[in-house]
Amino acid sequence: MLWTLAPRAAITTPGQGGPVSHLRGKNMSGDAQARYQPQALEPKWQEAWEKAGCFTARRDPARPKYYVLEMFPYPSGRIHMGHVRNYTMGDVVARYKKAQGFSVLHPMGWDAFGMPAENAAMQEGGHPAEWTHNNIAVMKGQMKPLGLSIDWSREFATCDVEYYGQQQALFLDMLEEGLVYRKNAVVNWDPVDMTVLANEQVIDGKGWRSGAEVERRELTQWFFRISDYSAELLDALDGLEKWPEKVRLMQRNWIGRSRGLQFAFSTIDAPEGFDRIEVYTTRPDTLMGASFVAVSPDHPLAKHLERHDAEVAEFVAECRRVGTTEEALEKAEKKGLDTGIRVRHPFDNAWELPVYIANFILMDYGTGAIFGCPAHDQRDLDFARKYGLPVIDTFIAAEAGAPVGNTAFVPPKTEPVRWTRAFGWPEIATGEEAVEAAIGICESRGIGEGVTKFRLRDWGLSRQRYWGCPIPVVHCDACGVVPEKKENLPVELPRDISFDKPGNPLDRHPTWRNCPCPKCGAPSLRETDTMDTFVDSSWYFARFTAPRATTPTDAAEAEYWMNVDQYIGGIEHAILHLLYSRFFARAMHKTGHLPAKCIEPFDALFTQGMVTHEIYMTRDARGRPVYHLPEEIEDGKVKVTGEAVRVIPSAKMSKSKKNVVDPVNIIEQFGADTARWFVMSDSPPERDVEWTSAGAEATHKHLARVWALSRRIADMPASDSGQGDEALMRAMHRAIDEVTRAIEGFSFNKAIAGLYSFTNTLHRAEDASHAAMQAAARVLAQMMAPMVPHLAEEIWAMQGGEGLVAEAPWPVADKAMLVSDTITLPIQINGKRKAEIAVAADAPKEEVEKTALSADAVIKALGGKAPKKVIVVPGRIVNVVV
RNA sequence: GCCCGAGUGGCGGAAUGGUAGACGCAGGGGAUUCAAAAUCCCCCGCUGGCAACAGCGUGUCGGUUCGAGUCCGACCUCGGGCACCA
Repeated sequence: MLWTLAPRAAITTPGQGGPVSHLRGKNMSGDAQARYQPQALEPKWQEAWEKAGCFTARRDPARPKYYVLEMFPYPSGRIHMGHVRNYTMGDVVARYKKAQGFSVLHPMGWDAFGMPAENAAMQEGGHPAEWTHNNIAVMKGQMKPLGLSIDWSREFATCDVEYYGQQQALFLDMLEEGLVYRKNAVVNWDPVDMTVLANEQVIDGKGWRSGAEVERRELTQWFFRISDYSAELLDALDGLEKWPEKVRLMQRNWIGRSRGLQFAFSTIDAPEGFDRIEVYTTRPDTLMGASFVAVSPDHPLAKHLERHDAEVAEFVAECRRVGTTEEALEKAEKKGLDTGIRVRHPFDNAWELPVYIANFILMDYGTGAIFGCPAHDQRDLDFARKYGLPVIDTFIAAEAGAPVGNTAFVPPKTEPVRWTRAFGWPEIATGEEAVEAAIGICESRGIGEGVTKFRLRDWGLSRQRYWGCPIPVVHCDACGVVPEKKENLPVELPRDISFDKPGNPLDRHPTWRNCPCPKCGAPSLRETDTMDTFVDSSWYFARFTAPRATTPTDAAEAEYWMNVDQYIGGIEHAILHLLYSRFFARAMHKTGHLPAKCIEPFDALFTQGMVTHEIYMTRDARGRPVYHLPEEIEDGKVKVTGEAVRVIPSAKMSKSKKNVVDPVNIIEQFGADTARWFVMSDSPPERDVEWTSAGAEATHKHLARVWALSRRIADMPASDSGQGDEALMRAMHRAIDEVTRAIEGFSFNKAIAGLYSFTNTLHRAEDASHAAMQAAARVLAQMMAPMVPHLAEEIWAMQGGEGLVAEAPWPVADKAMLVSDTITLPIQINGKRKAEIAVAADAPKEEVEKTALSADAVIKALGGKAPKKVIVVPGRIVNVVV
């Protein structure tokens, strides 16, 4: 009856480590053998792994490779629970794949350029480099105790000159291949600080520091020709089968392929050079419902009129105050200004339409000009009602269609409708059919042509900031824009700068800017723009395969390690980071830096949820909210003042709301394994997980229980009773099957549920022999190892496991142990469960039906009548319809 | 505004179109203890009922189906993204 012995009885057995103090609950000074002490055992095993070199990635032609990567962190200062969750997920995959026999690459680095370092330098003095390096040191120190299976020998930061120098080499190669060019683009300009602002630095149309009204201003900027790859990036999404469908859909919509008609209206009373206005429309079928033409405030016509007409100048200036984000434009009140210019309808010379400048027309999309058909576009309808323009129906609902009132009639393009103003297709046709017909008819009449356009714009990479990778070009009076010579790379950021004035310190650096022209040698000026930090993160995954190479990549290393087999990160990167990386991989292939197989660099993608926490709020004397850290709260009150707090439901952890839990505190209190287990256990990984102190404590208790169970098993006397062995082994194989499948399916919460169940089974195992218990405990250690590697090592060692569990192969379930002879089937009557029957697993349908019909509840429900229908789903259910 | 998700007990969640609530937390009861902590055992969707049991129940409304948390349509709420936050 060993299994019923309380752990206390087992561990107080003479010779087994002596009695535990029962008087002091959390006393850590007791015998090292007697209780679970993560603070002692975690560093011990981390040292053992390090000594054994377990996690150093090695090219091993004899083994398949596996590259697992978590999106690298921005060195903000401290790690948070989101990091813990992200890196634990990657670690589970890495350790599991290693156990499966793969040669694993699991690197870590730092996305180290970016605005916060400059902001810190401005606010607190110091240098962005110093701030960044300090943060990296602190965060690395916080990550190390987590026991992640990372190959730290490959670590780098994107602000290392060894990294960004190679990025400059890539840039030059891309420039040579025609993948980079310059053009004008609008930025947010703060007229007081005389500086360019990021979108997040613009609050309600004003600069975040100066408070000045932000203006849109045009600057000449560098662009990557990502739009050349629109079609390919779109079509290749179909091949990314191991990506979440939602991410592929978001990218598809972002790239936005559309089929439409491009044609020109001829103008009346327009300034010279504007005798035609080119428009693009995806609804040429509604051309007979056109009632106005609208151009963007950034359209050449608007710019021309602006110079000659005060009213236009004022309107355009107003439009430019709206900001640069699409969101701001879409949310702004739709406004237009009649230019007085008229155009002729292409089908009817006598039909004239007014030309407006409208704030909702984007210059970046299509031609920057549209025609409006109010009957079939809500925004056009609102516009038409506002400015008294005609509303002309071109089609109505096929059945009982009525003319448009205040709601535009916009059915799906696949729905058949009744055409009242068709020009060459049947009266009943779908939008799709009508669009294709309209394009064909217009082409044959010489009015424009059918074109495919994309929403995706070229990627502007210029940033007017210091803390980024310098763009390696030189501006020469004689030669123009000249690329720096490769042998002059890296173009290193100067250290002697200051942030005492707003703007980019590189612009006013006394010596750095001056350099000889790489072509003619004449005194010239360096480009002072640096690169968007998305550039840094668009190829770091490739650099990890050869982080010290003197070229951007190493062919042999890239050939072996690429692609990333599993990429893990936040859903917030679903579009930009992932799309830019996909483009960069293609560009790196074109410039000879990656093999062809790498153009889709991430084989599988997993997007994990956030870690959330309740927010605790009180109000100050003036009624302003005051937030409190979780550790300041006890029983719904602020510990110090006793004031009751308002508990706001779970939200993403953020410093300003103070709903943060510092992983360092959790590790100190409970150990890394508790933090790791908890973030993996409670929620499915793609969903948000709420951190609760109760959950963390419960996790710690559970791990201590497992430890004590292992201790008890290790101390069991050998016995020859083995009556319970078969049942235990069956449970063990079921657990192996369940846990393995859960990990394969990224359902770590279910893997942990399986581990709980198996632990309970092991705990209650009756009549099992010592040998079987030990075998089961060893398998438990193996299965726990990806989540709680330190505790797993300890159990493995206790149970006489050979070597390190980190090096042990993954257990394999014996299929024969998974099947049972009889199964229980639920019986439904009219779809509601009413009874259960036990049948042989391989019983034929007829026999199952017979057994089901003889069940008491069924006989009662039938009341002597024959069932209307009996549905037997073998192995699942029986439904009797009465 | 546009694009993409998510909504299941007091809580986190589980469920190839087939027994809704696995596993865990919190809570309740009991054992052990001088007592507490810790540990162990049992109960635990809601309503009615002493009980057997019955009815209801997966954001809302409607539909498909022998059978819907799951599929379809409309809506509500919350979250992510919207090109210079990373």
